[in-house]
Amino acid sequence: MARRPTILDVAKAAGVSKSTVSLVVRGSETVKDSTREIVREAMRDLGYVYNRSAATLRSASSGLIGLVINDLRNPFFTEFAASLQMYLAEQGYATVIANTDEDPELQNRTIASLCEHGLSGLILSPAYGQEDAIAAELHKAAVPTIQVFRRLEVLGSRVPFIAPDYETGSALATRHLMDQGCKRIAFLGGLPERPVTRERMSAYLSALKDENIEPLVLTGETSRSFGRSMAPKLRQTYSDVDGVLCFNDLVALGLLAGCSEHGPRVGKDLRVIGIDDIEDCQDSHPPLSSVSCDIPNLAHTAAHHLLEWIQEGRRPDAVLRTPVSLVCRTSSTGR
Amino acid sequence: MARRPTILDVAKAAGVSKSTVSLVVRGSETVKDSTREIVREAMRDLGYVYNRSAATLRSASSGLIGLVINDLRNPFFTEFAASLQMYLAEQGYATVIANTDEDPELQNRTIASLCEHGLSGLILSPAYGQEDAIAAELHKAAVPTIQVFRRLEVLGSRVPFIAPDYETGSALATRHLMDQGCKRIAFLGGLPERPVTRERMSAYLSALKDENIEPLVLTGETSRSFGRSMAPKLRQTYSDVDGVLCFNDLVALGLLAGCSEHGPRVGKDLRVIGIDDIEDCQDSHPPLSSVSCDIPNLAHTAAHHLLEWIQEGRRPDAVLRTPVSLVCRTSSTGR
DNA sequence: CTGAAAGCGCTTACAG
DNA sequence: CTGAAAGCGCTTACAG
Repeated sequence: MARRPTILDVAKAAGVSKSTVSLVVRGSETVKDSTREIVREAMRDLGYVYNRSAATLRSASSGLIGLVINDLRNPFFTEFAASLQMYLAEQGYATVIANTDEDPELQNRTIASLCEHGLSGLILSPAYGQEDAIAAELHKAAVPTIQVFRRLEVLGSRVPFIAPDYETGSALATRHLMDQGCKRIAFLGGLPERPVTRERMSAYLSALKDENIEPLVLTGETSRSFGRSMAPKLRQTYSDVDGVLCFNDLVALGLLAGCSEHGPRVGKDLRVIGIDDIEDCQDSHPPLSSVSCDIPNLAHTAAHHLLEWIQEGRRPDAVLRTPVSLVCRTSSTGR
Repeated sequence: MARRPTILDVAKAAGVSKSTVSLVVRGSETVKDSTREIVREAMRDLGYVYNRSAATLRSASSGLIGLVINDLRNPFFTEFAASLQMYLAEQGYATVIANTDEDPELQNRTIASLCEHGLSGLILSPAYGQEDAIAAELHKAAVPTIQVFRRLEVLGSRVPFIAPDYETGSALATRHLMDQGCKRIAFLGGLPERPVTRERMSAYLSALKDENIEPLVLTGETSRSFGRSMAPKLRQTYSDVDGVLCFNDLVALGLLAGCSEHGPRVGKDLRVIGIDDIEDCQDSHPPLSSVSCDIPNLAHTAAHHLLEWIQEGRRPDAVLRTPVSLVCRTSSTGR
C-alpha cells in the first residue's frame, strides 16, 4: 500500500497551500466556506487521516488524557472510567487508561510510561504507598493532574482533589438507620487507618455519639467476599446489631448474599445500607439502600475542571467535594 | 519552567552525540556499557522524558494499542480490559480504551479518532449495526486489528477473530444439568438472532435433541434486571422447569436474586448455571455455577497475537477459539 | 484570507 | 562503537 496522504497531498489535490489545509483541519473560522468544502472533499477522496503525533510534536498538546486507577475491576471505578471517557471523547480527547492493581511501583512506572506519550492531562486515583516516588514522578511529568477519590498527603494542595462528600453521605446513612429505629449500628469493612475509611467512619462515629450509642467497628477488606463472611458473625457474635453501614456496596452486597444463606433477615431483623450506589444495588435481593455519589456527575466535574486547566490555565481548587444523596430501598426500610 | 530536556541536552550533558543517546533510549546492544551508564545518569539528572510523538513521527510506530469495547460496564469486559492492559504494559505498550455503549456510530467516530493518534494495533469488541461503515473505517485505518467476542460477517476473515469456545461451553453446561437429573431445561436471556445468542444456544438445542427433550428458549436482555424479572415467571408460567442455562452470569445472578425473593429454591427445585464465570459468581447465594472463559488467558492470547502481528508481521488465524471449562457450584449441584 | 520558511524531537541511513 | 545530515507531518509566526 502507498504511504498515507499528508496535508501536502491534500493541499495539492485541493489546489491550496498546506497552511490552508492545516487551518481547515483545526476548524479555523478564517477560511472561506467554499475553500473549506473543497479541502474537506479532497481529504475524503484521499482517505486522509490526521496525524496527531506530528501535531503534538509541534504544538505540545497531544489530546491524550491519562486515567490511572488503583482498581479497575471494582464496578464503581468502571462506571467512573466509562463516564469520564465518554465526556472526554465528546471534547475531542482520547483516554489512555491504566489499572495499577493497588501496586504503587507499577503505578509509578505506568505514569512514567504514559508521560512519554505527551499527556495533556492526568486523572489519578492513587494506590497507597511510595508517596515520595509518586510525588517525584508527577513533578517530573509536569502535567496538569487531578487526584480523585483518594488524596495523598504528600502531594498537599499542589495536586487538586475531587471526591464525593463521603462525610455527609455516611452522616445521612447513619441518621437514616436511626430513623428506622436501629439501636445498635455497626460499621462494616474498610481497611483500618486508611483515610478513605476514616472519612466514611467519622460521621458515623459522631452521629452515634450524639445519641449516646456505642459504636461497633468491624474493619476488613472492601470486597463482596468479606461482607459475605461476616453474615454468620453478625448472627452469632453480634446478634444485638440491628443496623449496618457498610464501607461500600460490594461489602453490603456480600453481606446480603451471606444473610440470605444464614440469616438474619435483611430489611427486617437487620437494616443494611451501602455506599456508592453502583448499578447492582437495584437488582440484589432485597434491593440495597445506598449513598449515591452520582458517578456520571463526578466524572463530568473532573473532566470539566481538568480541561479548563489544560485549555485556559485555570487551576481547580485544592479540594472539591461533589454532592451525595441517600437512596432508600428495601434493605434498610423493610418495604 | 524551562522547556523539557531533549536528547540533544542529554547528549551534551553526557558528552556524546545524540545518535548515541537515541540508541541508549531504544535499548540497543551496540552501545558500550560504560557509555550507556553515563547517558542514563545524564537522563536522570536532567529529568529527561522520552518524547514518543517525535519517535512516532519518524518511525511510524506509536506503541499505542486501541481497545474499543461495546459495553465496558459489564464486569466481563472490565476484567478483559484490565488483563489486556496489564499484558500490553509489560510489553511496553499503552492501551487507549474506549466504550461505545453499543452505539455503532459512536464506535466508528471513536475508531477514526483513535487512528489519528497513530495506533500500532486495535482490539475491537464490536457493536452491532452499521457494518459497512465500520468496514470502511477499518480499511482506511489500515491498522492490525483483531475482533474479540463478536464477529462481524462483513469483515470476513480479513479481521481475525478470537473468542471463547462458547459452543463447547454451553454443551458442557447443558450436559451437566442433565447429569444432575434435570428434565426440563430452559435457555434464558440473550437477544434473539444475534450470532452470540445463536452460538450459545446451538449446543443447548442439540444436546436436548439428543435426549429428545423439548427446548424452552426465553430470550431477553443480557442484564441482571432481566434475570431477576424472570423468577416469578419461572415459578408461575413455567413451573415444570427444573434447570436453567443462562446467556451469561449477569442474567443468572439476577435470576438468583429474584428466586431468593419469590422462589423457587435454587440448587434444589431449580438448578441454574451461567456463562463467563465473572468474579461475582463466587459470592452470590448460592454460589453460581458457570462456564469459565479464563479471561486472563483470553486477554493474554489476544495481546500475544496482536503483538506478533505488529512486530513480526505474522497475521493470526481467521478464527481462534480459546478453551472453556465448567465450574460447578451450589446453584447447579445443590451442595 | 493564503503562501513560503523554519522547526518541534526524534530515527534513519550513512560515514567514519 | 560514535557522529553529522536529512526528514517524518504537522504548526507557528510572518508576509502578502
